[in-house]
Amino acid sequence: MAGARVERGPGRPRHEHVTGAVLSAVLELMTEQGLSAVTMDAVAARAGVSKPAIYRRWPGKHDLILAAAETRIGVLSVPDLGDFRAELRAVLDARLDVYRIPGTARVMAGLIAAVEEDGAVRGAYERYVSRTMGETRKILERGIARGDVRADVDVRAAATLVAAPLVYRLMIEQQVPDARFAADLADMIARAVGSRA
Amino acid sequence: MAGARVERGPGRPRHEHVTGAVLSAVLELMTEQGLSAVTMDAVAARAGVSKPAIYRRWPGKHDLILAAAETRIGVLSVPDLGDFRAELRAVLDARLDVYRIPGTARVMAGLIAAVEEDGAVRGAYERYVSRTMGETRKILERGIARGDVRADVDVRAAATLVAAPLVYRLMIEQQVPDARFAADLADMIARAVGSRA
DNA sequence: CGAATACGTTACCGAGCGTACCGTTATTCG
DNA sequence: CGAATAACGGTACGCTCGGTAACGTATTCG
Repeated sequence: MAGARVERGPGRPRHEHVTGAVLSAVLELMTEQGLSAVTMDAVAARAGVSKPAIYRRWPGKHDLILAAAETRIGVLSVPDLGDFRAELRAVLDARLDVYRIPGTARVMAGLIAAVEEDGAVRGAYERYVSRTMGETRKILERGIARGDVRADVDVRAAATLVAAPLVYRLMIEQQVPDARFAADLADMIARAVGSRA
Repeated sequence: MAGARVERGPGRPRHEHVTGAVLSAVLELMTEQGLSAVTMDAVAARAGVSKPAIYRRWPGKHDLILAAAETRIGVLSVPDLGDFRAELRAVLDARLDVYRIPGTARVMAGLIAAVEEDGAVRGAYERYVSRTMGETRKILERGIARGDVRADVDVRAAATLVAAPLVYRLMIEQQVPDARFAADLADMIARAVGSRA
């Protein structure tokens, strides 16, 4: 059964351009005109593609939105900087850059709504969240091993404490977080989980 | 212009029961069957009410969802307990009680989606958020005046740090927060903004 | 009583999701 | 080279849902 999908059988192969054009169209429509403008017909028209071509790639609208959101949040990787505080700033700044891209709030809102409405995309969504928080967990564990993070902190709780404020500011408070806020967070979180000053 | 709405003119008065029944129906449908089950026809049927009766009270579905969500988050009020740490726990525990009510994640997801889709409900939503975070700001300011919260913390940033993790755990991580998590948060946040131990 | 307004019922329109079918095109297998 | 397979664009359709219109009925104020 292995990676049998790679070797293709008979028949016309999929045009790779279609996939990219559709995902771009989704993000563009969301950013420019909001969630309600993201209709399947509008996406097809914007991408210069037929509607059936979309449905051959994704089973439904929710899956499409999830796929589009995934292109926004790449895998973040922070190298060992020898200092928890510095790595914390790196994580927060990297996230800040993503959240400051116009339309990100709408993309995430669409994602949440899609997941809440459609249990079928839950699995993929959970992997997405794990990947998002993975690097934060890593720097916390590295800090504990190094000794500049308190050994008694719950890593999962702390990871949520790190990830939550920027997202909350963006989605719930409906404001784009700025560098000052990220810096304040770094100060407070460092005191919250740091072992010493 | 005053409160002219109170004194009613001619005509049949609105049946008060309808408003409550509709809001309850919205919350029930969301909790039991998810966001997609909340159709105007389903709400009307569940409430034992006609669809036009709903539209006489709210201009559209988004406003209705906002109104339903508002019934969930009441005005939280924490008395002066003489200690920031104790007041922080009180706030977190109160929010925890609300978030543990089944269906709250769906209610909030619907709320976010509604706001993101419909700019008209933004104003009401912002008042809703302010009310939600107001008490947290108060206890922070009280703590600063009292001296057990650092004078150099940005109150708004700190309020976000307090409010965000529970919501993030519920909506983004898709898990109901528990008492242990709230306790861990209280520990970490107290270290983050407290002036001394 | 008459004006005004809420009520339920029914019907309807437009938009949107998802599918079916078509003829065409590209690729693999024999 | 020919047959089978499958993607492509285009079109049309069925269905559900949000929102409105048009009734007749009930209730309250003046």
